[in-house]
Amino acid sequence: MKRLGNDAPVPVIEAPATINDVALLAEVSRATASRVLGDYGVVKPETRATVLAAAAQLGYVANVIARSMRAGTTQTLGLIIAEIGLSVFDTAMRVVIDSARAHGYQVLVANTNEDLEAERTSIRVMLEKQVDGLIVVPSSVTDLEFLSATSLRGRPVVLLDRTLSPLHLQSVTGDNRQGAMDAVAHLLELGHTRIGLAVFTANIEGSTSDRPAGLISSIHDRVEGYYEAMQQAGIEVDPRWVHYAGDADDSASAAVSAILDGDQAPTALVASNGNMSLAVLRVVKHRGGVIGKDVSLIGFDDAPWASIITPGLTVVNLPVEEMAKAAVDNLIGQISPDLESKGSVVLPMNLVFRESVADLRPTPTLWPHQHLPCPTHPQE
Amino acid sequence: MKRLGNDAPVPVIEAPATINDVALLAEVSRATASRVLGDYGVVKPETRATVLAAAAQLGYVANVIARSMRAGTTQTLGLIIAEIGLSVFDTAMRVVIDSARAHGYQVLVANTNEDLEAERTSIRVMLEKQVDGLIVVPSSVTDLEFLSATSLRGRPVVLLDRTLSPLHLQSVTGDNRQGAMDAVAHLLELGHTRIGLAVFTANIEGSTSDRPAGLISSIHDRVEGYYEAMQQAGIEVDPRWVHYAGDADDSASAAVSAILDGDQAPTALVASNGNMSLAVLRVVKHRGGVIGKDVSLIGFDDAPWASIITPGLTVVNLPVEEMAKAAVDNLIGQISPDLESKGSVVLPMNLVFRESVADLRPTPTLWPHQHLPCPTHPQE
DNA sequence: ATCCGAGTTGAGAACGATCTCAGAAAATTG
DNA sequence: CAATTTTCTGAGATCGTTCTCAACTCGGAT
Repeated sequence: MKRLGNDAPVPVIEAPATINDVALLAEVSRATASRVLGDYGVVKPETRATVLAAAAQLGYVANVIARSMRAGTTQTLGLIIAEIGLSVFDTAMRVVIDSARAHGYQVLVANTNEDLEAERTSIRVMLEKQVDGLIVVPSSVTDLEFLSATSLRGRPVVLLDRTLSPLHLQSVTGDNRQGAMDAVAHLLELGHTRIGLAVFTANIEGSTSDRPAGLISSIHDRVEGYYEAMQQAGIEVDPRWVHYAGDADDSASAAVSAILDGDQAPTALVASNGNMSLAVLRVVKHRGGVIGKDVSLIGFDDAPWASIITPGLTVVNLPVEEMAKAAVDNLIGQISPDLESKGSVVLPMNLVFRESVADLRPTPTLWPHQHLPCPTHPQE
Repeated sequence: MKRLGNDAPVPVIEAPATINDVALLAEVSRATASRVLGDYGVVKPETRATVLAAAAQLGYVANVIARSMRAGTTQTLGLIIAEIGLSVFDTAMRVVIDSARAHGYQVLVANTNEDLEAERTSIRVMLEKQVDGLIVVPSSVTDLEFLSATSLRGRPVVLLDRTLSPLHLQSVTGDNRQGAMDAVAHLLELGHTRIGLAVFTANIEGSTSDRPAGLISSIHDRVEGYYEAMQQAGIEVDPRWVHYAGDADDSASAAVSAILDGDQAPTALVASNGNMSLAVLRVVKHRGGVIGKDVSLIGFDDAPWASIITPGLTVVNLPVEEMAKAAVDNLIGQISPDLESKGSVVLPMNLVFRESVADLRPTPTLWPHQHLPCPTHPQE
């Protein structure tokens, strides 16, 4: 059966103009048009004007895909986020996108929902799409081969917020261990000795006091910091003070309840991250207790809501914006080696003092004036 | 000066394998290798095996850029967000990314920070990068020519959360007008008559009671809904009850203060969006008042913090996830016309009742038991 | 032996830009 | 006016795929 060539209705939308169309209209060669449009080489001013006019008339938009193929660079970065919706990662995303843009790069974003398989395929797709570099918030501790294969393909990678220990990839993280130690130290100074730790970690089902394998590095370091600070203070940690919870919604609550239920229950809690802070707030509210009085709480990550709730939540603040910016700088540094990359970075964290920690010290002069700045860590 | 060809150290990282390398190693033609790798046409099983082995040995990763150039499609969508960090848009982003992925598309994200120029260049860059379609949260009401030019280039666009009136582009929005009317109706039913409106809008400097030009459509519709509901109730709006504030941090607070200061100050406020809700909470807290008692408040957008603060914030809930999903479906529908697109969508909003609204009705039987479900709008 | 169709494969032209190299035109010099 | 330099421009290869054709190799049927 023969296809008739000219009875089909002519599509109204003509194909977008290529540089060839521009050249044709301007009556010059493709090369000259390219010189004008790409702004390199030398062209006679009048020719340039003709070409520009033609381009404008046709509404020419460069096909960067074609340019990328020739140039071997796409001016695109890949950003692989473990969980969009967590305030930390949302701001990280914003900063990455904005500062990539400042460097002339666009950002391809993928969300893995802490799922290893999704992470794998996302990385693969991004490599196929020829991103110039990759910023990854790795969802797991076990994705080693894949990311190393990646790195071997010559495409630079920067790990954000979490590292993968046996791999020597570039990474930008916060000093989680120190942050946790500071939190515990602050609680100790205010007279708390029974200090609990509620840990939120993806991929386990219920609530347990057994430390699960494969904690992501940030959480892992916080747990380590907690134990180290307690040990330095000479306090033996009652196993019932530490609980781990996973994805399921009530498992976090169960963990908090489990910590709070014992006869020698902690007077203060450290929550491993924003999700867990919320769980503590919910449980304590539900039990009729008052944060900052009956139970003290220090969380991680200064989410927007931390300052507006009553009482304000004392938190270990992650320098998210600095981290994201450092990650982009590091990556761009690896891509264009004129500015040499500064290598992996560990940024300090700082406590933000609010009203969620009670002062249990025997001198009652300051207590219960909890709205005064913390005497041991005066705010600037 | 002549460049010596072979005294430079051989780079350790060999160029990534192309399909040509695979073909060479497998001793077949490029075409056959492509047939195997692209999984089309017919190839003898043994040949297929040889090619696959060669590809595996070389660690071949397809160059999708090259494929895109030939195919004319990039399997990439552009997402242009007015303000990353606003909880609405963060969730929208997550849903867009996830459901695009489910359709086999990646997402290129740009952030405009409500800046028109940034929006323009982002759109241009994305078109240059040959995205197959664009989802835009337009930052302004005046970007008409550009987006229409876009649409004329044959690339489909869907507006998200906000429309641009004179343009007949596809859009997915919430029914902001109805949402505002519901909020006012709820306040009226609980006995409030002096109801204020605090509006947050980008790009104006101070606080004013004059309605600024060029409100984005969502805010515009909320304002309209407020006035309409008040008029239907036969209440004349005191101009002092309505204030507009812009970017500057204290301008929002100033607006709230201005509304609350008069002798006939409102007993209840409607806040135009999440940012303004926060401002109201701050100001009222600072004045020593109590939300839900001294001042009632209904906000827009059920942000994560709305439910954890005390009292819980009654809000008009935007169906963000549905909106984002609808936007992607619409866009994909426009791209591949086998499933015809359903056209623009306006999704209903619903009130979420919490404790931030006082019951002022003369029958004191239910009041002040504010934790009971609202009698006029019982929750399911 | 010749022919045929089915099963496989390869040569080569796209896609849209960039860039090298050499040749044409213009300007400068002897 | 010829020779030479300086501008300026165009032909064509190239990037890594996909895909259309044509061609080639079989076995089996005539």
